Parts: sequence; C-alpha cells; structure tokens
Amino acid sequence: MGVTKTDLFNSTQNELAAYAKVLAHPARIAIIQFLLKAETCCNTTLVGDLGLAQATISQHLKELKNVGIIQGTVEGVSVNYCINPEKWNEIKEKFTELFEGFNPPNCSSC
Amino acid sequence: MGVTKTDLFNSTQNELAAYAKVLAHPARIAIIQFLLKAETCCNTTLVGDLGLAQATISQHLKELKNVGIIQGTVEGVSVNYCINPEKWNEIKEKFTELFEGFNPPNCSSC
DNA sequence: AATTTATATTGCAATATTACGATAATATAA
DNA sequence: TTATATTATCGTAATATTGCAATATAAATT
Repeated sequence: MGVTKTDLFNSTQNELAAYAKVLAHPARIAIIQFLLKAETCCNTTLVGDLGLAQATISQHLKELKNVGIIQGTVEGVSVNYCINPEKWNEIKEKFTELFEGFNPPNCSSC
Repeated sequence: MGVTKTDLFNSTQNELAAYAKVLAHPARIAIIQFLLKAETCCNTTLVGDLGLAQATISQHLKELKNVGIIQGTVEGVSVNYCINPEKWNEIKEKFTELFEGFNPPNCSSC
C-alpha cells in the first residue's frame, strides 16, 4: 500500500488532486509567490531567498515544472523560470469550478 | 529529514500549503464533491460510492475535519458530515487571492 | 442483556515525500 | 585549457502518506 488508488476516481478528481499536491508545500507556494512578483527568477536567487539547499530548490522547481505550472529557459549559465500563463489559468479555473460548487447551506442536519 | 521546514515560511504560505495538502488526494476531492451535491452524507454512503474500505474513508474524513473543511454531527448511530461554510469560504478566498496574483506576462526572457 | 449498525482507532506494510551532501553536467570567463 | 558559476541528478536518511484488516466504541433495536 502507500499508493493512491487513482483508478477509482475520474480524471477531474485525479487532476485536481495532482495540482493540489504540487501546491501542498510552503516552499513551492513561496516560489510561486516570488515568480508572481518578480516574473522571473533562477535557482540561485531562490536559494538565497528561501533558505533551502540548492538541491532542494532544484527538486521543487522540477515538480512545479512537471505539472507545467512553471517553465524554464536557459539563459547563459543560469535558467530563468517563470509562470506558464496557460497552465496557470487552467489550474485557476479548475479550482474556481470546485469552489463555486458550494451553495448556501439549507442543510437541516448540521 | 523528510520533514517540511515550516519555520522558513510565513503563516500564509504554511496555511495555503496545508489546505492544498488536504485537497491533494482524489478520494478527498470526491468526498467534497459528493458533499457539495448531497449537502450531507455519512461514512457508509461514501464507502459504497467511492469503493474504498471503511477505515480508509474514516481516515480521509478525519483529515478533512482536522482542517475544518467539513463538520460532523452525530445522528443516532451514524454521523452526518457536511461542508463548513465559513471555512470553505476562507479557503476559497485564500486560493483566489493566490490565483489573482498573476498579471499578464510581459516577461522578456521566457 | 444481546444483537445489530455505524464509525473510530490501532497496528502494520508498502510507498511517497522532504532534505541535503556529493557529484555530474553545462556554459561562461580568465 | 583551466577555473568559475549555475543547475541537475544521484544516493541516502528521516519522516509522511495511503490503505486495510482487526478491533474497539457507541447508539439503536430486539
């Protein structure tokens, strides 16, 4: 065990969970927030800003890149990362759809 | 290691990550979606609907309850769970705030 | 009281995540 | 070419998560 039974759920549920998973770490939230402000940044900048080791930041960037939320372009020796606008909006819409599914509570039993 | 260094991040980042974490499993997404439609349901209903063991559903419900996203009221032998409106809106707003932090890309390097 | 029904908890095995040092890979500068 | 700077990957240790059988708990019914 220790493995999620993805076959029991539909693609929307699995996708939403996957997007949530990549947001489920404060370092990755911090990286995203940094990119929202700075528009672009590289590994070294984040190492200085967050206080995690270079290998750790690199790993978090990889996970963000794997789901497509950020993209990196080689700029000489360093790599510039930035938000992928299309993916960002896609994720935003998926979460918005979930959150808007809530109707005023006329629930009698709680 | 294997433990998140929460002390490196601010409360907003840690909270957002914690909320994302509870959404980071398709079963919990499915439970939430079920509650959004049905307004209320109990463990046994979910066991039949999701196809996971009773103990597993109970565990997922516990995690959802721990962050306050759902609440349960004892109704005879069973427990009726439903969305907690205040918490739901709080979480919704936290995510909305993050997603709205993105401005049109005038980023030159990617 | 004994049985049934519904849920929670415990204990355990399998797997995933987090973090970092060490090292490799790549490109620029001296 | 050698040195420097930046990033990625590998290996490893510590911890977390997922899932379920077994069991415990609690309320309603017989």
